[in-house]
Amino acid sequence: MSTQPRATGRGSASGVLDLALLGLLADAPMHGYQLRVRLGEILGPVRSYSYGSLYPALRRLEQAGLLAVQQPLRDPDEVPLAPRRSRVTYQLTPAGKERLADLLADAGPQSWSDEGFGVHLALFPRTAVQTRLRILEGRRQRLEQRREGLRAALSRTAQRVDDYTAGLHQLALQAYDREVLWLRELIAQEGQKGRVLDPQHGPTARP
Amino acid sequence: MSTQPRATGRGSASGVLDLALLGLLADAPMHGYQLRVRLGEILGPVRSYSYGSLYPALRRLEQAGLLAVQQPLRDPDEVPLAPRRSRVTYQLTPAGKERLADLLADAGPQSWSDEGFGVHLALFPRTAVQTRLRILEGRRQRLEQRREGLRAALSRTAQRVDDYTAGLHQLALQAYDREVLWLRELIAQEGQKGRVLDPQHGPTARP
DNA sequence: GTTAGCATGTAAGGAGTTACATGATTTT
DNA sequence: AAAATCATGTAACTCCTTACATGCTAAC
Repeated sequence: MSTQPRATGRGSASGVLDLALLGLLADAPMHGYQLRVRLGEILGPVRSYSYGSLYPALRRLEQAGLLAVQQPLRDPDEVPLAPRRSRVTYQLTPAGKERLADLLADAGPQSWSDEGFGVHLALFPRTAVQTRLRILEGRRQRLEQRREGLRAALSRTAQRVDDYTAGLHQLALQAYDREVLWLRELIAQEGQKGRVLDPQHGPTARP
Repeated sequence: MSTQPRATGRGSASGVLDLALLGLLADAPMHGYQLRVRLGEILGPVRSYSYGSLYPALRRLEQAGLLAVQQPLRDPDEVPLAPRRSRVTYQLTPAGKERLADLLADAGPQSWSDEGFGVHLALFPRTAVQTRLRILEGRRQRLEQRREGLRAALSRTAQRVDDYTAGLHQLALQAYDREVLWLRELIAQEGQKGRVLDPQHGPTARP
């Protein structure tokens, strides 16, 4: 059924977390603790990741050759007889940059999901305008779909539910409406940029 | 640190799904497929559960003695030589009703979480007014906490983020505001009921 | 009589948390 | 020098999804 070729990368980086980590490290080398803070900033304080997810992910990315560790020897005189563990700084390798570019170019379902969208949005400065548009469009469609589903459910169950739950669903409905409006604005904005950068602008034919 | 005695029930029903199932079956006996539909209605079309979660959960609840199966022999003449599997209807046992009552009386962190709150709200008609108030209060506090966290993050990162992500966070902030307002209304409403039903209004001892 | 939709189930695995364990640095 | 905070890491576990496999029932 799915037209997607099952894109969850086998050998290496796949999930939302991986994209976020690679994206943040493209700005500047960082260590795990710092990454978690920045992660919290772009995801909002709602959704963060525990260290139990973060550190294994970093190790996985390192072993996949996408990250390199910089063991800090802050004082050049200080010979590290005991192998110091603290403050392991990670940076992108060339392979990591390639992988990041691939992930940034992806505008599949993952990029429309609640989590994936937030991360992709935070990385829009590094994303091609055409890809931005596809992601925003995908997100808009997904939200409108949910909104219609919820509307339908609300009218279907109007007599059955209508007590407390109905209020919550109304709130959700309004939230969808507002996000859709915001998306339309963003899409219009990006569309402008797209046309400026690419005056022929059609991905397909136009007379 | 936590004052909660690690309440995730060892022997039997614990999670949000279990509460939802027991609550729905308190209305009427149902089979799995039906339960999934009703589940989708109360959770909104956003979050549903796959059959891979649903059926194992039902089996678990049954083996814990909280549910009993009603094997349907629709035609009384038809002796079921081959054990018919289709349309297994579940109903609450007395133990199940007890467990449901316990879960409904719980106003802990789980009942304030995004998922748990929706389910508890749908079961408010079966919930004591005092418990309703505690759940609504807990939810309100959690949301206000998130809102403040987000506000703080927004002003802290104003210069760093302020591109695309800031817009998304602004939307989230507004959504929090609206839900908090709605909660305040509900709390006022329930407070009325509470005072009518219990004029002395103390949650602690009263002759 | 065959397709479509209703209905039930299992095995494997992904994604993340909690709880634990430890070390380093800064502040008081 | 004690306390707080920064920082890293692992093992066990929870919860849920995906993909698969199967059977029943109604409609065409």
